[in-house]
Amino acid sequence: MSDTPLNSLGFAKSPAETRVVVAMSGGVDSSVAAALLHEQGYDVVGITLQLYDYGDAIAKKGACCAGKDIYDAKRVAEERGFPHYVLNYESNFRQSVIDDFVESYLKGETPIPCVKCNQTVKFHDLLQVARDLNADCMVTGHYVQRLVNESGVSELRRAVDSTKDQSYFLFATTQEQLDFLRFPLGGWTKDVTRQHAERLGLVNADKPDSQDICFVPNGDYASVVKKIAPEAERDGEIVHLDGRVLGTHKGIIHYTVGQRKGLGIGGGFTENNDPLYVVAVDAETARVIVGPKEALARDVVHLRGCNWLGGVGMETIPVEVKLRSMTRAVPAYLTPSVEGAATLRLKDAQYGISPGQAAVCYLDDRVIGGGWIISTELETLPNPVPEPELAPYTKTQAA
RNA sequence: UGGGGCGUCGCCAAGUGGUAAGGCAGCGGUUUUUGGUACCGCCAUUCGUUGGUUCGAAUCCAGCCGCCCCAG
Repeated sequence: MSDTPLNSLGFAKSPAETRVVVAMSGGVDSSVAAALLHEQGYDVVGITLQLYDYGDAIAKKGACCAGKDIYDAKRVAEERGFPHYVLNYESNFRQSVIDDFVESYLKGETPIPCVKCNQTVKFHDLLQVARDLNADCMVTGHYVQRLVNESGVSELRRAVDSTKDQSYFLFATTQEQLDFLRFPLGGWTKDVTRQHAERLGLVNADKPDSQDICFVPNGDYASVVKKIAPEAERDGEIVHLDGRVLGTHKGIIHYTVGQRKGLGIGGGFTENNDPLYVVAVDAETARVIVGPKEALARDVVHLRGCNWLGGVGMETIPVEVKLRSMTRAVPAYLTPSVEGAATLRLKDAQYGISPGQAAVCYLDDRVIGGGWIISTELETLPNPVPEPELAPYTKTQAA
């Protein structure tokens, strides 16, 4: 071990000798990360990626990387006095994120472009740029923690602020990428970040948090899909699980498993006029299958494209799993398989698990990886027949 | 065109003399770096229509219109 104490980013040298590439989206979070490290004396280089044509999205508020955001990032760097570059990654983004997004919807799935973007453009392409610039590490404004354990292995952990935790979106991060990454905001709550932004006088200190898909204007993702794949207009039947055709829809890309709104089906189709939910989307026949909420219950989830961090082997282990970004993790048994596949058996059935989404596994606060949901099943009966009333001691000891 | 039944918000539906429940759908909002979920709010001065009875009618009566069922 070196005599030189580690600096705040974990390097045994002074901040001034530590080059840090900060991925700046133009939002408050990454801006604070960059400005703060620069304030601490690090050799900060800010980089913002131009990811798509801003023609359509230019007026969009609160977006992740719109034209205004590039400008904001540049302003922050100029005012704080560190270098900043804008790189055109439109074609990478188009290939790695948008095309995949469209393809996924055409297959009847529900994609998560943010994960793909982290997985490919940000933590692959941009990270390589950082290495080429001889950076010691790359920093992002994600609310997630990276800790180095006793064995010297970097672990990905949930953010301290559970309401801002973004670890779900980073499950595909590889160990190698994680070794090179730093997330200075992971230990903070959002208001701490805002306070720093105020103190540092950042132009975007009051900017609203980003939401929605960055390359989709006005939340209308369907028109983006249709623009690229006109065949997505194909309409089809809305069919109840019991076989009745209840209506027609204007394209399967508008629906995701678990969805209730947007079916436009009125009352009179069910016993108590209970709402109907999308139970399945069949891309082949362009059918949307609907049923009551109970029909959404699933307790087995099949994954592929898994990425494991932290020594997940082939044996079944108990984990907690997030099947959606904003829901709490639920207990499950994880059984990894060959070729990046895995199966999750949930302790309690969950509702509205959609193919195309991610299942992210945790051991306490540590992200041990996850995979893409390809299918689900219900093994346990949703309403098990209650056991007959027996006297407490009638059960004999099994031999 | 003999008998019977029905017609209340886009849909389902309560209300049978006292001044229009509820659900579904829809819309708006909250939440949210995916989609969705959930939660909150809004959503019939009017009950097929015309006239009558009544202090008062969606509720009673009559005509008309429409739909359904049985018979033919």
